[in-house]
Amino acid sequence: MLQDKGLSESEEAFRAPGPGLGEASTTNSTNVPEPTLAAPGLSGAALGSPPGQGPDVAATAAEQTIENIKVGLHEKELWKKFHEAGTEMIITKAGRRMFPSYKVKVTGMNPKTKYILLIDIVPADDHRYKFCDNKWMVAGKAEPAMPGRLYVHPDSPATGAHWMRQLVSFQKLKLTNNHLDPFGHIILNSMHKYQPRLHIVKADENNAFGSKNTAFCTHVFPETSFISVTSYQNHKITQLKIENNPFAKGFRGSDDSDLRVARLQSKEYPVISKSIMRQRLVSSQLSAKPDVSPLHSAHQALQHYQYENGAHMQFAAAEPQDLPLNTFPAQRDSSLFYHCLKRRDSARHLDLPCKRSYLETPSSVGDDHYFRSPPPYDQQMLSPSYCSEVTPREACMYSGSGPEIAGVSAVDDLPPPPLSCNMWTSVSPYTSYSVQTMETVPYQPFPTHFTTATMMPRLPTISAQSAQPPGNAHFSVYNQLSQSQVRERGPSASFPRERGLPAVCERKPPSPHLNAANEFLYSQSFSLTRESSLQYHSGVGTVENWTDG
DNA sequence: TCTGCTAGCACCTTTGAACGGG
DNA sequence: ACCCGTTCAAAGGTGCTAGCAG
Repeated sequence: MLQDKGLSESEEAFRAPGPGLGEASTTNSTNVPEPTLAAPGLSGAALGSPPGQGPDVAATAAEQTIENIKVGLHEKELWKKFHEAGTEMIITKAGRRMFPSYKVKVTGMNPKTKYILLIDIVPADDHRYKFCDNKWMVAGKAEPAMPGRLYVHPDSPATGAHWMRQLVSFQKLKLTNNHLDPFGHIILNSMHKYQPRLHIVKADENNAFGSKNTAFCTHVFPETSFISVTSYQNHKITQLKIENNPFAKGFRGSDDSDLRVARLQSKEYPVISKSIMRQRLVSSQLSAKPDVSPLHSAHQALQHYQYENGAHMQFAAAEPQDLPLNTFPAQRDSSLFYHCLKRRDSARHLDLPCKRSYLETPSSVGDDHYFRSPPPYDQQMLSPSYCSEVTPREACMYSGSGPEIAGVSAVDDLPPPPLSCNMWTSVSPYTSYSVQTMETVPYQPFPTHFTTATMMPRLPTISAQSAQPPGNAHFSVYNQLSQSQVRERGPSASFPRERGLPAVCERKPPSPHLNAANEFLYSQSFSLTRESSLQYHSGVGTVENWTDG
């Protein structure tokens, strides 16, 4: 399971943590009772609770671990550098890795309990951006969110000891702008701002996914937010990428002599390239002009909230004031946004009140139910080293597809959404919409053979009522394929419904844990969809409906 | 004309198989 | 036969650039 090379490297980095290596946050839900997971639309039965298993029994085990889990972002300083410049991530049709890559150090897990770690990337706001006058500015309203996809760490499920033993790297996560991406990459819109989120899901045998006691927590590092682009806009970002990404080493230095000189000077590389010089020339000309243009870059003011009784909430709240994207990070603490939930009785969250819109005034900060307590940077893990991924396993993707794709397929006779196995709804935390009560969604576990594409209701683009009947929704899991694998298998692998079940989906039957995870994620597709709206703009209401058993 | 996107490119790192020595 | 270290080629990641499309 572990790759020796990467393992040794990562272990080296963490066996003797340096002074900058700290826990992410001290203000998470530790020492507080876990709130019940808001999973509107899902009854306990729908969640697959084993009959006869009382929630309190398993809840005890869950509380031993989930609430104590702490996550530290690796290379936080590097992330901070990018964030202060306004992080951009290239997205391509074929998929592009993130850099800096998302790596975390996890502590506080139960060593024997199994967990699934996964990432999703949600819109940070509802704006489209443009890079103008050397700054990111709002250019209009966001395009409809892409089909939501999850990147499940290839080691999942694994024991807490495994996760805590080393860095958990999501280095192989790829971003694409291809709406019909067959590789399982996370689909994003260009020129939009996104926020990655880490979810830790308990996968213990005795507390299977789908049960009412399924526990999970969500970690959001605001410095990992970024704007997706098809080509870099900000030369500072280009420079940072070239400086820090080993794969971009070829762009360090203007020529061989520079490189040689730099090496002779014991520098690993010269930091200024020809392109950088060229860009700097342009930007200097731009910056020479007084910056009088109004900056309408609405940014996501992620704020840390904690439920007054100890239960926590984390969500984003928009602050619509004009701030340039590349300045807001420095104004905010790099807090770990911690969100730890445990589903016990999701049915009671069906009528969660939506108190406050995400886009409303930041006065929500002052809500009596919450307080801000962002931890300082130095409490969080910092590590300048660049570590390779420690696990060789291929990634699993939980993907989602919007109904518009189905519509296209039906109308235009185009192939159905390729490999949209395991659809789950796009998470659009920014959108302000009222929480519509979705009827209880019967869970349909996917069979051991993989199912074909699934049309999940896509919110908030469509309303819950307009969503397809939940009975049509079922999940499947497929493992992320290399492009060569897909190429080898030909287009048939990409379009399962019309041309048969894709080989990719048959490639690796899901383990019971993944089945369980699938159940869980299916439920999460609803809970996240709506919960996201709750968390991100009306989290207050969610908490009020939580109970502690 | 402008902006965003794509394909191809050169350059580089990573990876894993092959090989040889102890 | 096994282990370990080295070598090397293939695969893959990177930003750059020209050209295309709307």
